[in-house]
Amino acid sequence: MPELPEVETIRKGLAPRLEGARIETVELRRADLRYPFPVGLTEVLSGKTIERLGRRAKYLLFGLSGGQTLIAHLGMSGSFRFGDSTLAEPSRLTPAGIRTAHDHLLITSSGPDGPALLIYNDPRRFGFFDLTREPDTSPHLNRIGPEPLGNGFNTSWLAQRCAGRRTPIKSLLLDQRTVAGLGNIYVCEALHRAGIAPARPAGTLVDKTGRAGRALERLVPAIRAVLDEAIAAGGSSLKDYRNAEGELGYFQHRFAVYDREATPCPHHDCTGTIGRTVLAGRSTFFCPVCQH
DNA sequence: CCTATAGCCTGGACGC
DNA sequence: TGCGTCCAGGCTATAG
Repeated sequence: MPELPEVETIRKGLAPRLEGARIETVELRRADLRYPFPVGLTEVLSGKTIERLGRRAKYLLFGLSGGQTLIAHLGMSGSFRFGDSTLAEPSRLTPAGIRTAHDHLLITSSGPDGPALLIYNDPRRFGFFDLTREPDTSPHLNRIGPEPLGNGFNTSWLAQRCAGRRTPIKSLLLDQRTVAGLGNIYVCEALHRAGIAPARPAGTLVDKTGRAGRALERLVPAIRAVLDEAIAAGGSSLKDYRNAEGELGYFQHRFAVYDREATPCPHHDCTGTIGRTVLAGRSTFFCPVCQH
């Protein structure tokens, strides 16, 4: 689920109850996810206050008292939810209807809004956690490109990335060094909005001097718009993904191309039919008529 | 450096 | 009902 809008939605859902809260207990139910949990994680977290809950790209950043930051990446199937903190030993209980099979990390906290039980669930275990004192220069984040909704992301930066590259523009946008936080869904949607074919070689979007062409100038606002709208909608809910409060996002109802093969192109005045192809090993949805 | 591919995992959808 | 196959929102390592 989690591309930038979903991670931002999760951050917003967690922040009110976690910011200012003190971590009381930490329970690890296995030694690793994609990577081993950081050595000493339980000891480091216990007793710390979560001062700030931030986000960079698709990473959640738990800023802790004492200066360390817990980095969390949700992979493909990770999610956070709040459990029932009134249970004396929540980890041993399996209330009817609550799936616990893949609950890997449980954190109890006490804060201004009372106690909370935060649960990390991840069936595929592609997610991971790390501890750092310098998030920006940590191995996971130090090569990530500009935030798409910030000032550092603009047409000239994108043109610089495209110049001389034969790789499809779609692959370049999925590369987190180009821009932070985009995944398969929002890249497909943004390219459709900008009228750019996903397979188009990135270098053809700039002229011989490396200057952005018209299509590339449409791309930056298209990316910003689709992300803004998705965040406003609470992200996209595929499978049974829910945010921390158990609510469903609804941006999936507004997809123009993603997972809409064989349906009419929704662009006004376009008679195309959405097609599907595979690029960089990923399903790619596009309109063959209005994307060039 | 650039580009493409395999692999990490489980679960759900689908065909037989 | 069961079994096999394919596919899925991400990222990294590796090979050419």
